[in-house]
Amino acid sequence: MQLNPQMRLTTQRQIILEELEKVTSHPTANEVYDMVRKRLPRIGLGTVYRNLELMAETGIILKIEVGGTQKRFDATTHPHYHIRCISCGKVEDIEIPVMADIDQAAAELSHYQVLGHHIEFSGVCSTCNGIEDEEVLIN
Amino acid sequence: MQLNPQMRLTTQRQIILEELEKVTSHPTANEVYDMVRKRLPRIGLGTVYRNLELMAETGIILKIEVGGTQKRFDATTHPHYHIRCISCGKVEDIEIPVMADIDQAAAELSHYQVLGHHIEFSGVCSTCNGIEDEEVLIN
DNA sequence: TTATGTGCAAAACATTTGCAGGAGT
DNA sequence: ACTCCTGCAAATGTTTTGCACATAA
Repeated sequence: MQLNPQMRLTTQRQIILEELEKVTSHPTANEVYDMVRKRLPRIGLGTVYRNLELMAETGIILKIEVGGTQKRFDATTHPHYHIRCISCGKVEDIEIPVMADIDQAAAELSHYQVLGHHIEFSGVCSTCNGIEDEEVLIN
Repeated sequence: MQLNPQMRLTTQRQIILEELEKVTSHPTANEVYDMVRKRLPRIGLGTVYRNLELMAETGIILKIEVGGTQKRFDATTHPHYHIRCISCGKVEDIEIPVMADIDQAAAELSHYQVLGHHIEFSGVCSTCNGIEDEEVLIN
């Protein structure tokens, strides 16, 4: 965990990051809290929030602000897009190639200094979709 | 306001929609509440939330779930993308042509029934940026 | 040793909901 | 009349924060 010089490497931070790296889902702060609490039962929810926020600022992890009420976090920091199931709320990565060039187009069309973009697809996942998509075993 | 047969046309709904159509910003529920309250001082915040949600479901308005803590609403329903200032939080439309074809690509790359997508650019607006972008008058 | 971090609990926001009375159709 | 809708207030859910104590460097 590569941090600012004055940023300390605490047990809490190590474990939060380790747990986040274990999963490919995009857990909410509360889900991270539950994961971490199995190893550090006395950790506070505030600590989890503080550290997720801090790591996101430092760029160690990604903070994903997509549809739904809660923010989600991702240990995969290389640029990629997401797809969200409008039925169950699950968020997954999607392997569409990242369009680096549209940032420049956006800069030309706006008065902004453009820093980046994010694409979120929405749809219904195969689990929520039920039968159709795959050969689900019902009967 | 074209609604379900059993959905009533109330003063509250008319005024909420009128106020939303007046602005090109993308107000939060609370900002809509403030706008509407000037004309209907006794309206409840719950009513504003209920009706914005309802209109978004019906497709009369757009619910925008982008970065930041609050949801935003938009009376412009034709598909378009947004750009958000990471400094002041303002959200504006951006005139990048909508890429209809990437939904199909996403469908092929995932196990989802893809319904659509949204792109959010992030950057720094000219106001927050200060000097550089435009000839701002300082001195 | 000392600035930074933590646990805990309270506070601050954002949104939803129950209910009794009000209003469209 | 008969639903649906509203205002109000309380409840719920998410995130932030103050503070005394703990701990990494």
